[in-house]
Amino acid sequence: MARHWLMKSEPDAYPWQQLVSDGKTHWDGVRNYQARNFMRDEMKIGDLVLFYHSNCKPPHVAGVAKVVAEGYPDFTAWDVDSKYFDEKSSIDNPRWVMVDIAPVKELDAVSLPDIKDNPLLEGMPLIQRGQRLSVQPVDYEHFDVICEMGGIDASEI
DNA sequence: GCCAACGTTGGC
DNA sequence: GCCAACGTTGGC
Repeated sequence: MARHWLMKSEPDAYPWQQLVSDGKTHWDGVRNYQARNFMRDEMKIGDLVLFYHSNCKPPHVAGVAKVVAEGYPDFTAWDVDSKYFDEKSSIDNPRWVMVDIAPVKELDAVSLPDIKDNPLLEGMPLIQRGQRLSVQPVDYEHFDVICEMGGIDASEI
């Protein structure tokens, strides 16, 4: 069985509905090594992803997506006009990585307070103090619980 | 807007 | 290799 993940996006930057209308997107702009390593080394085609909206009220999981292309160089790092430009990343030696994801199923918003209140989700990295990783693994059990809270049965995905 | 937590940078 | 300064994340 594939691994499961959670990826954060600010609704102002790239909301779930944008992913739905785009059909798929490249997950650019990750500039954290730990998050990059997950994308580069561990995310596989077909892995399911909880699409999380951060920096909004309330923060929430908005839907389930899946990986449709495995790690490849984040070309925005080479674009001097991009806010993600990084002069230390070269075409010969790319520093940053992205994956492509596509929407699978929308959820009824599962809010951060509800996630924190659910004892079944105890220990989830998302709710650990100081957790800031924008790409993080999710246990199967936690994934299933989030789906159920969002009104869908994970086994039907 | 505040600020705690964390990551990165760069001088030494 | 240490650590102070600084920048970013992201909940509140």
